[in-house]
Amino acid sequence: MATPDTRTQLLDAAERLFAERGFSGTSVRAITDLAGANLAAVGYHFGSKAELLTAVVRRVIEPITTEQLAGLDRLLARSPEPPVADLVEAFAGPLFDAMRTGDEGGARTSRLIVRIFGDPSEEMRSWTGSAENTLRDRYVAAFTRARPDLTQDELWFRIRGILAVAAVDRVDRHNQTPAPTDAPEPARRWAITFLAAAMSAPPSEPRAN
Amino acid sequence: MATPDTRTQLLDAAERLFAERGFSGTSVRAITDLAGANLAAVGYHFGSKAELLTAVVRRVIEPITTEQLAGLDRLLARSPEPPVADLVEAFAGPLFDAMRTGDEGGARTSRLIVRIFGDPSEEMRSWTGSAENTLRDRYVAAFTRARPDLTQDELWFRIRGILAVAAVDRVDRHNQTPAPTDAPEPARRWAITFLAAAMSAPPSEPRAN
DNA sequence: CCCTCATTCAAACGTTCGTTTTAATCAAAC
DNA sequence: GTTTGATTAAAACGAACGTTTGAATGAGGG
Repeated sequence: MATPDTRTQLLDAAERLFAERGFSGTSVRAITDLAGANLAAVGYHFGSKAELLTAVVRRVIEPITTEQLAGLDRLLARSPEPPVADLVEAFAGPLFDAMRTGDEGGARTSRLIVRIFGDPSEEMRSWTGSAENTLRDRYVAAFTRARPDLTQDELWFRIRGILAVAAVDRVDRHNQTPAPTDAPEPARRWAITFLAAAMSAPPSEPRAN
Repeated sequence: MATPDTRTQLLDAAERLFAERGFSGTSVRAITDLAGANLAAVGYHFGSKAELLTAVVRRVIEPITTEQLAGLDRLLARSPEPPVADLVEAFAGPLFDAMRTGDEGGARTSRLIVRIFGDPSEEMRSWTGSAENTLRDRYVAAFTRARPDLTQDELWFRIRGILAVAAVDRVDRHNQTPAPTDAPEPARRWAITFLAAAMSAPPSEPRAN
């Protein structure tokens, strides 16, 4: 195998360490050590530690967003009003697919996503591009058409619930379940079932004027 | 109002900053500044920054755990096999009640809980006591009786889903919904509806031998 | 009044942090 | 063979970090 360039190895090492220890819990020296690179390499290739974080997050998020949009396009090409279960699968599925690619069965990617979406700090929010906004708007519109009986606020709550369940997925793994090897990815199916039922629940709002 | 003692003010300041910036993102100096205390006060009252974190987490988690156990006791006193919706409410309700007490409508407590449950680092896991284990075991047992058709793994996944939805609750607030003042706490009702439906979903496992 | 003891204070400890600088390296272009 | 331009290497920068120290403080009991 050809040795990957320093830039890529820095991204890999940073992605791993940011997921495990967080942004401020990871030193540039720990990253360059794990990457087998010189300390100054981060400054040279990315400018600063914060810009390295942006590059890492972008590399993780972008393929997920792309797949979420493609899935929605596929659904809308078939029907103007896709059922909620299909919308759930198109939205949550790519999150699980992305998590499966990681080394420890995606636990690391999952943890990184939790940090990305849960951290209010400016550094963690600098990556958001227009693609994420249009993604969000389009799914909200699709879900609104599928569930016109729900208040906008309650619909919002449920969509955030999808993201919560998808992201937390494997984070709590450190207590049980010894064998994730034989089963390919049951969590994805469990999540779709769980979330489709949740999204199909009748409104809990007393009225929705 | 009487000035609270230094120890309490340190706990308050640390709780707030840990929630906003994380453990390693918060300096002892930032805590003591916000608390209006001297730098050495942390070492004097708690021994170290890590032990201060443990005290903060315990103060947040303990009343929640207590209320969750009390709610389960109330249910079991009425019926040996409570329905899933009641179990969901007894488990998730106290999480929302705890979140409502905070200054910004519980967003801070919510964020802290996300960090507590999502962080794999040793420091963040040092607090877990026996109460949390018995809590978990008892709810798993109750849910197992309520849903004997589910695999133990899928049931586990769903219970973690409850925690995910309850914790993430208000984390994503930074984009929309200007008015959380007039509505007291609709999120709690939304979450119960959402999660009760999710927990009542038929099994997605092909078989459950 | 003085002693006691818990608490607070200013100051300094050595370490680690992110970043910058300057020189060394090296393949490709001429 | 030399020059060029991009990359890597070693070293140092000041700042901020968690922690420790030893003296000041001040209320309560003798």
